[in-house]
Order: sequence, then structure tokens, then C-alpha cells
Amino acid sequence: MSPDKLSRIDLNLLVTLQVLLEERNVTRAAERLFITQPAMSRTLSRLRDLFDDPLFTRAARGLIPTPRAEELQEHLPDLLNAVGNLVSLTEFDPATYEHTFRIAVVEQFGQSLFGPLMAELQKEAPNIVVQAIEYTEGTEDMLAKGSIDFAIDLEKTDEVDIDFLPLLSNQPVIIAGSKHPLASKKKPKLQDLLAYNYVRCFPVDAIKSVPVFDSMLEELGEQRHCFFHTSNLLTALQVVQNSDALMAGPAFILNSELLDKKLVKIELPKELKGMEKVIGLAQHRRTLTSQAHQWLTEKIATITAKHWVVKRK
DNA sequence: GCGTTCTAGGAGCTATACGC
DNA sequence: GCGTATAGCTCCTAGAACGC
Repeated sequence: MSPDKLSRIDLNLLVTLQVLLEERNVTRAAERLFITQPAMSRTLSRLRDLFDDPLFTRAARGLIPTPRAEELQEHLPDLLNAVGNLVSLTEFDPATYEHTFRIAVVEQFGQSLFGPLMAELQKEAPNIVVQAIEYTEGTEDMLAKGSIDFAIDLEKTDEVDIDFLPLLSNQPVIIAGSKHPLASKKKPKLQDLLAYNYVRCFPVDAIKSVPVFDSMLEELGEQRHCFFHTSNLLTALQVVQNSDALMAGPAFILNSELLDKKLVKIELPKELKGMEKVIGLAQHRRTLTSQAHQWLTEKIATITAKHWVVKRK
């Protein structure tokens, strides 16, 4: 049935039909619903128009349902219960809540987020499913259209319908192989860093988005040469480990177990120190009042505050 | 744009006719 | 006689029209 036809159906008609089917008597059905017998008779008339069926035939005592009415009687209780549940469903309970959340995230961040997040969800909200979507150029549009729920974003958008919750300030770190010439240099200069190739670990499709390190260099009128692009952190670290290339990433990447002794952190030159970018959680405004989204937002904020702090220097 | 008035339609009421 | 259907009425509400 089309939505316009559906909109013409008065839900009260179905409630009345249910009572009529139970009582099989117009007068008693009217008493149960606190209306007069003629009013109930008129409602029955409207029900007959709606279903294009007499629904009941008169008998010496009360009414006898037609086959169509008996058929409706099989479905009405479940239907009315479902409507009742829909209306009264106001309390969010993570233990029973069923939903699939889609979160767009740059993999470097996803590495440190989804492990602890899913561990908590498994315990507290076992019916919630999370789909991690790779951050791309179209992520903002997807957020606006509702095809994703959240995006771990590198900067606040100008889009008025997108809410941005700051999670942490991010100062990138430079990773290199342990035998890299800069590994032992205590105070490398900016030009020292720019003399080497870089591995760009960032979504390859996000052409217009600029990694934090690149935007910092832009502010200084500099740029780096990236000779390898990948969105896969493990692959990126493998390339760094087996070449003299450098890689810039968020500071909490130092917590990653993927960083073994074959990789070291390079000191940032003084020009880059103190230049930070805020990473935040973006979501469309229409989900701000959703208890489930609020709950997950708090979880993500708590986890990032706990796990995105650098433990390893 | 906002508030007031008018109007049409829906729903319930009483009284009463009709059917089983 | 009991229960249902209908007629005619009133009341309420939403939308349109109008004036400020």
C-alpha cells in the first residue's frame, strides 16, 4: 500500500476492529471504548468502507465475523502490539539494542580505536554491529545523507548540519627504521627531514584531504616528497622498516604493537613543535538526540582519551 | 509574519427506525 | 425484545482567508 493511502487510515479504526472482534457486539464494544452505540456503529461503517467488506453480519444476538474479519483477527493483535511497542520504545538499553553503526575513519586512528571499542561493545552491547568505513573524499556527503553515523575527522567542517566533538589535539610524530641516519641525530632540522622520501599513510581516495603533517608543512611554505601511498598502516610500516623513508603519523601510533624495535621515533625539528591539529568526532545533527548515538559518542570519547595518549616515547 | 475569523469536515450524541 | 443502523443535531479542529 502506498504511503498516501496508508496516511488515510485512522489507527483508532484498527483498535475498534480489535475490540469488535473480541466482543462481537456493537453495544459492548462501544461501552469498552467509552463511546455510544451509534458512534460505534458509525465506526464499523467506516471499517466496512476501508476493507471493502461487511466484516460482520447481524445475528439474533450480536455479530458474526466474515471470513475477511477472521483473517484480520489473526494479524491485528501482533500489529497493534508492534505499534504499541514502537510508541513506548523510549529507553535505550545497550544490552538489548540492535543496530549497525557505520564509522568512517582513517586507518591510523582505527588501529587504536576499534580494538578497545569492540572489546567494550562485546561486553555491554552484544547486539551492536560496527562497520569501519575507510575515510574517503565523500565521507562528508555520506554523513550528510545518513549512510554513515560518525566520522573520525581531522578538522572541523563548515557544514552547519555536521556536529564536531573535539577528541584530542594531534601533534604528528616521525617514524623511521632503527638504522636510519636521522635515528641517532638529537636535533634534526626541518631540511634534514625533507631530504628523505615519505610514506604517506592516508586514504588513497581522499585526494583533497590533507594529512596533518602536510598542512603543517604548508603553513611553513614547505612540502615533502611522498614516494609511497597506502591506507594500510602495516604495509606503511613495512616500507619504512625496509627503506630510508620516513613516515608521519599521529603521536599515539607509538602505542601500536606494530612498532617493534626495528622502528624508532625521530625528534621533531623546532619549527614543527607546538603545531597541533584537533581530531574530532563528526556526526550529523539529526543523530544528536539519539540515545544510542549519544552512548556510542561517550564510548568513543572515553576510549580515545584513554588510548590515544602516548605511553611510549 | 502573526493573530483573528470563517468554514468544512469529522466524530459523537440523542432519538428513532429497522432487523433478527 | 434486544441489538444494530440511520437521521439530524452539536461540538471540535484544521485549514483557508483576511486584516493589521
